[in-house]
Amino acid sequence: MKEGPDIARIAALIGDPARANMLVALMSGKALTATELAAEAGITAQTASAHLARLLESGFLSTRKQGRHKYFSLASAEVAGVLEALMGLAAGAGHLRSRTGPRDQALRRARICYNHLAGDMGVQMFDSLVSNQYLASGEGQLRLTETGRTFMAGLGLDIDALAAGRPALCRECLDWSERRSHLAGSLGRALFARFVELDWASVEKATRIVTFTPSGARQFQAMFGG
Amino acid sequence: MKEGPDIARIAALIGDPARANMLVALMSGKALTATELAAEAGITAQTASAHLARLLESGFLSTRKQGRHKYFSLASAEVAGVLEALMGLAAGAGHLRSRTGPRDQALRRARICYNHLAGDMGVQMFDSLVSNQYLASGEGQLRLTETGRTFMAGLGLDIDALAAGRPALCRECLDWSERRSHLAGSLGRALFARFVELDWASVEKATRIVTFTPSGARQFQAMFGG
DNA sequence: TTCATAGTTCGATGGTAACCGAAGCATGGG
DNA sequence: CCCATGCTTCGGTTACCATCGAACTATGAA
Repeated sequence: MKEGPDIARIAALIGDPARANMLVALMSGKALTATELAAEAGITAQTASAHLARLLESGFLSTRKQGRHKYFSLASAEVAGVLEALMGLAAGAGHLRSRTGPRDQALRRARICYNHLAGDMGVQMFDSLVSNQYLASGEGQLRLTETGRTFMAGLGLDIDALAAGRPALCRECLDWSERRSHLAGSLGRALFARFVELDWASVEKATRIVTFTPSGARQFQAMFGG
Repeated sequence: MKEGPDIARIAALIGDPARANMLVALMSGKALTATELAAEAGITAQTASAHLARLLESGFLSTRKQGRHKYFSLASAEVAGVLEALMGLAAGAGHLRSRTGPRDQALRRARICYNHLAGDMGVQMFDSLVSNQYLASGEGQLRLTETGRTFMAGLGLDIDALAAGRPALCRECLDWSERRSHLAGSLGRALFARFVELDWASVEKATRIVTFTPSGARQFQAMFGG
């Protein structure tokens, strides 16, 4: 018999180990890219792509495209609720899977994302810029305000030169460890480049981890802290 | 990749159309036999047996053996909750499956089960016998009390002759439409035979439906009603 | 432009599990 | 005892679907 209640379709979707791994990984609330999810599930990118397409079509996931990345996250609290309920059942009659815990503390704190600052400190900087009204987000678009322009000039950045380039000046970028936005775009890149230039921070090659010097961290906190 | 979170095992179990049909059928709270569940899922008895074994082993179902029947029901409210949650999701993005509705009103009201009375009226009679203390259930065993013996004698039944037979005198039998007990055993058979003898009721051949005559229904209500 | 990376599409392959026929137990009724 | 019925076990077949290699598109960086 082929036909069955819709519940079967839904459950079968969760029932595949690869897809289940992806969904569990997304339970943290973070948005993950297709490649990350593929790694999480231990499958190749092609296979992951097929799975993700099915999960999307069935309304389990929502996406947000960002540059060449495609961020996936759970579509609704209801989906998360079902997964939670299933985990409850699984816990009842079997060993619970931990799968929590930070993978790498340093990575979460500060890292390079393409070419701009991400992680804890990236988010902090972004929030600070917004709350000081240096950045304004209107109609989904991020914009540098007049006072923001002055602030950036004070840091030694030539905004006019930056704005001339093709890529957007300001862009929000979703942070996988914080699941919140940080600043991308040519401005984000220029800002981080300036930090390196000022010797506030340096990036460990091949690890994406950003290390701040003591004095650099101090000045960063003074500028973007609390 | 073979390994996956336990959630995958659980979900895959629900994800098979045949099993999902069985589980949905059990969502009504009724206990169903293996054969009934096979029919519900549209598969043969052998296949159903395999499915039910897996559901049992995983703690989804509980069973109750009764004569040559094996009644299955959902093991816990938690299982029902998960199914409910899944149905909620399915309803969100698809057409809801009705699958409710009484199959046959007359069958639910009164029918023959082996050779005794079942359905609404069977349950009603059983409850009445118990609340009048004609029947007493001690340590899972059903017993006819002294006053019960007198009552049955008044109806023209020879209890001693019945008790001599091999099958138990009194037995509870689970009712599929009501999911509650009614009276089986040789006493149950004799009682129903007496009803027929008194011309209170007759059984429609090949349908198992029991039809009460107007006066029969009246006297039945007087004896076991309220 | 050229190169690298993220993601997708296509086609072929393989392993798993649902399924049924046949036969084997167990129970109930005569 | 025998027969009928409910359920289970076993073996073989089939169909689906997850998986990957290879090739393609799109975006970003130099």
